[in-house]
Amino acid sequence: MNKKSKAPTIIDVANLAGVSRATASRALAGYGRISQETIDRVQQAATKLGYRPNEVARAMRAGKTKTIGLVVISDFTNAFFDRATKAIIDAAKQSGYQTVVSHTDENIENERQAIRTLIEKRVDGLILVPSSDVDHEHLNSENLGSTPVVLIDRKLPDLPFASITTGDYEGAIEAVNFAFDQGHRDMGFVVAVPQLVGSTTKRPNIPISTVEDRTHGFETAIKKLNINPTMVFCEDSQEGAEAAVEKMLGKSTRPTILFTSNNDMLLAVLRVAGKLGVQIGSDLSVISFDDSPWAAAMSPAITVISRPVDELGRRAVDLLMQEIRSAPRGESLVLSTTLIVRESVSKRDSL
Amino acid sequence: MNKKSKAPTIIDVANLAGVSRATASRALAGYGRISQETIDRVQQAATKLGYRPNEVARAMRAGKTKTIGLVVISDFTNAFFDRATKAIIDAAKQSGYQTVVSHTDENIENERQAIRTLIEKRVDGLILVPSSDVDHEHLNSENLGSTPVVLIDRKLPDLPFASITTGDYEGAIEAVNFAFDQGHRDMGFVVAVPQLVGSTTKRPNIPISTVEDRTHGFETAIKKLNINPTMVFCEDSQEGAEAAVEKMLGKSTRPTILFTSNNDMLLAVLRVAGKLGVQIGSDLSVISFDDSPWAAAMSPAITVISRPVDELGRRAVDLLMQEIRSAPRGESLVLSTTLIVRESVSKRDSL
DNA sequence: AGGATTTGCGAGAACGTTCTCGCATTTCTC
DNA sequence: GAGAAATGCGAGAACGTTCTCGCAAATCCT
Repeated sequence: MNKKSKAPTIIDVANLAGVSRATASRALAGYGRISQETIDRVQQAATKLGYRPNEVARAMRAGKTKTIGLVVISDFTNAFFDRATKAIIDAAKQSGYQTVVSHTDENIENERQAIRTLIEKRVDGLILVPSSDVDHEHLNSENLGSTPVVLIDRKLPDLPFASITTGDYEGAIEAVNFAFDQGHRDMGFVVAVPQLVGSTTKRPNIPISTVEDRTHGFETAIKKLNINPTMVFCEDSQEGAEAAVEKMLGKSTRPTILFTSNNDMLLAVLRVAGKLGVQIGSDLSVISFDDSPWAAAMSPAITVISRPVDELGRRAVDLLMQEIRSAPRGESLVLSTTLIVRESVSKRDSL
Repeated sequence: MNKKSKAPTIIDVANLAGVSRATASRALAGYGRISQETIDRVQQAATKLGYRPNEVARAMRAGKTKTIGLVVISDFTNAFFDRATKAIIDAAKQSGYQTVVSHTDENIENERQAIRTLIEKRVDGLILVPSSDVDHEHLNSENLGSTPVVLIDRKLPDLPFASITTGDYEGAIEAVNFAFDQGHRDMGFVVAVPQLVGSTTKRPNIPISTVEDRTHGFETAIKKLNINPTMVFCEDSQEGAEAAVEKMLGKSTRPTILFTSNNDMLLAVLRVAGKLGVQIGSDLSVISFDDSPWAAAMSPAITVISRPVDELGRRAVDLLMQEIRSAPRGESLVLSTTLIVRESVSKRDSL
């Protein structure tokens, strides 16, 4: 039949059906004034030719691509963004939108580049995990045009974008109080700080609101309980984390419980503990931010501060759809975390 | 300045620079005969207006969208497809392509729908994890037109598409032989079979080549060693897997080592073992398909049959680019697995 | 039955590019 | 310095849709 012939256009369909372009278009899209008879004829012609509407042409004509862009960091171990990505893609599809995904690897130049490309592709909206709280001159109307933007996971208070975040400040406080109630008085916090090299015990500036919130919540709760914490801020890598944790656990007076700012840090703690023969649970309690299937399956199962990732994704799409349809409102949403108590926190007699 | 004005087009740039559309286009794209002077003038006008080329129009004119579609199943616990997704998106970006992602949730109707939409969006190529080995009448030229397709992770021998898979058959054999060398004689295999409900010990038809390969490899190695395996085929869900595993481990004569067909099954085994007080390593050895960061961090660390996921993603894009550029060749690639020995397999004295 | 209304459809423009021509004008060649 | 060649640029078409208009034919109303 057809060897290398181009895909059939609506003109081919119209010709076969013996009508004009306009009529064929009406017949297929089902609008305007048209007789049932012609509709049937056109549809038959369309299926006969295997006609597929050209969405590019449609987008061009309509000025809408029915596509959104997702610019996200992607970390190895933490399923958080992967799951958010899935939730967003699926929710967008529900709303009739496709999703183009870009990864920044937490690099601001990649972020700039990704946004630029997506704007040129004329996505109808953008969901963005900003790489940095401070460096965001590229998020201006000059670069974005009038493309609606929804920020997730991290907030940029100076900018008028809609955003969805989680209540990590409160989540950290709840976790610390729980540990206190279980009798723990020596608490440690392992914090991964992007852009940091090596590790330090001195409180640095944290350029990511999520991590800052967690840290600040921890500090606040600790202060209120009037106990002395052990904190370490380390670079966001496997080696950096392990080195920092090893130093911490090697000391004679080590904390009885360790909080970790994300799953990478949790895994670092687990690896080091395994190496040092420290039993999680009995020897050292652990609470981590972000849940994951494996945290629940381990023995002992890890107690976590869980964040509603699926809901976050869905709500992000909802918000973006709102902004696409009507004027931007820059709404800001905070979803609560949940402390999921499992087995990794032992009860201690407080003396 | 501009309140709700549309994004500037090349005509605006041309007007501001005092040249024609064609000249402006030449100046910006840098082709054809044009003087340096006008190039400068046009570029200045472009930056002044904040001009961003409209890729939709460009795609329409060129007949190429510089976009590929990725249709992938997405499982909760298994990072495999998430990592493959990332590898593909990043590799595609390297080649100047953006990626639209769709999830099928292993549902054939979703797959059909996703492909249809992507074809209508006129993606230049498609990377696909087929939901089923048998049900693929929708993968014909009628539906695909001349869009190149690369299959990953699963092969469809009847179809002329390029494909990349991993040598899971050989991987399974290697793992079984390793277990035998460590002294294990009672081996079990927990296989997740899509579309199955409940569980069975009778060998079913497996509609996914990857899982079939793993199973077949296991069977072959076992047969050659002349030992009796314990196999259970169960539905691909948390509950189904746990029920099946619990029945298996509850028996008086339980295997000394368990192979699991994916990470979901591994987690099921871990959960049930934790519940039953069975110590992984000492009481029960374990080997799973697919590596993950947490498998390495556990105590004991899990021995796995690792698959080169990043390479798989990169090669898939390479292959697709080839097919996009020249005529389809339907090349078929198999990447080898690696047995990563960690601590979850104990040595046993074979009597 | 004759005007008013409705119905069905086609002509043409528009979306923003790029590319092919062809026409001036400049530069080269001897 | 005259013809040849090269250079710079603009006019217009094309990509595949959708939508607005307007026209003819069919139907309605009294």
